[in-house]
Amino acid sequence: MEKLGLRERKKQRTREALIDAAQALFCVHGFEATTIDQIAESVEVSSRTFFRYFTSKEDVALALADDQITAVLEAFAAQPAGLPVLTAMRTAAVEVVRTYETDARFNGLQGLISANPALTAARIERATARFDEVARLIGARMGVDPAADPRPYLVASVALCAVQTAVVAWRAAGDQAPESELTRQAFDLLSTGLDYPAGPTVTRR
Amino acid sequence: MEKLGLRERKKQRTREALIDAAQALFCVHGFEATTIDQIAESVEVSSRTFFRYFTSKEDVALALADDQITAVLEAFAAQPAGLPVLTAMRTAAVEVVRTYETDARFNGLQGLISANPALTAARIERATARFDEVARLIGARMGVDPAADPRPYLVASVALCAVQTAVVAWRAAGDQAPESELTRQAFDLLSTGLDYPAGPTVTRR
DNA sequence: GGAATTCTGTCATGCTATGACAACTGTCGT
DNA sequence: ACGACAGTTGTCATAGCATGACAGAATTCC
Repeated sequence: MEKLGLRERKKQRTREALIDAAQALFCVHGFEATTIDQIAESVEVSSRTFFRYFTSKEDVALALADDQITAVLEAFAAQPAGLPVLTAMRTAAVEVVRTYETDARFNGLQGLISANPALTAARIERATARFDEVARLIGARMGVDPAADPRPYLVASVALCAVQTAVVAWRAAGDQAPESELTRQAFDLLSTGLDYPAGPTVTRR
Repeated sequence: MEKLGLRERKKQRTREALIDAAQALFCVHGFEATTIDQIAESVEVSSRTFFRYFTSKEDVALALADDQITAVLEAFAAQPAGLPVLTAMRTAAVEVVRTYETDARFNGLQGLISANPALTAARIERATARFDEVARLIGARMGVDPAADPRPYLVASVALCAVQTAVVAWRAAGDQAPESELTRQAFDLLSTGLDYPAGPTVTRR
């Protein structure tokens, strides 16, 4: 099983404690106004130790968001082969969002990121860092080489970047539908095409 | 005409000099390795003055990129009404890229941004900050209200993805195809749909 | 030319982030 | 148990980014 030593367990606990403390402080005082010292102090470690667990202040805020991206990619890889890529990606994304959307901590995080340009940028950066990985998965489904054909990359960026933006925009528009539903709608729009109004009649097979 | 006073002209020159010096230093030493002090010193102003012209180190690096975004939006607004939005956006983007792509300074900048995740994220963030503006233009073309309908935002973010993908593909491919051509291709892929392979047959009118 | 406005440099300060080194704590073999 | 070893932490030092305050210099306007 999981025969983690005392040392390893302690590290896990410190890490979790730092994340929790950071999120709590961020929610109360905001991201910018919260200092590393405050986070470290509230867990009773030195601020130097903080940087041994997280490379930056953004890092601790986005720790959970990273897990979510990983979950989506795993779900995507697990989709049956032969499915259209956007359909597979949509199913994966909706699946993951649905498991997270009742989590209070996740929702707080979501608001935090949306409210903070620095965090938004950092999340984009992290998603972008995974594009190669995503493009590989997508390329495999499409049967093309991502290094030679830009389409997998395009699909990846559209899926990761646009949907995120679309959901945020939807939120702002005041729609109260659950996020998983918004995600599904955004993907559907991508699949059916975007060239309004009166794009040329297109038939795909 | 432009009866700019001495003061105003001096400011313009200082600003330009800072941008030029920054770009030169960035290209030689890289973005991270270049300090504000070095930039300020090479223009012979105090580092404090630097921050009176630019809010951050990213800011000076992306000053030209901002102009480019503005140019695309102007070109988009100038497109004949009734054109499909993606077609209009594609034409605007291709137009602007074509005018810039022979500019050495622009190419250096492009490489700089592509090579730096932090800069890439910052540029996306700046583009995102303009989404309200873009959505208004797109919404007008689509005949919908961006405040109520998320589709203009979705189109805006997807268009950004296309440009981004074109840049990446262009950098990755060396100099095989001109960037304006890759931009055109990326937009065409969006128009014809992305759901590979074998998406459901869709007919739009 | 002189008053008012605007810009600049200097000084001071706070926060993020990293390197170096010593002290401490858990791990493992005996 | 004991002690050598590896991994973790705290302290100290340092560099860079970014901002506020204020005095002095430059420009503008009359």
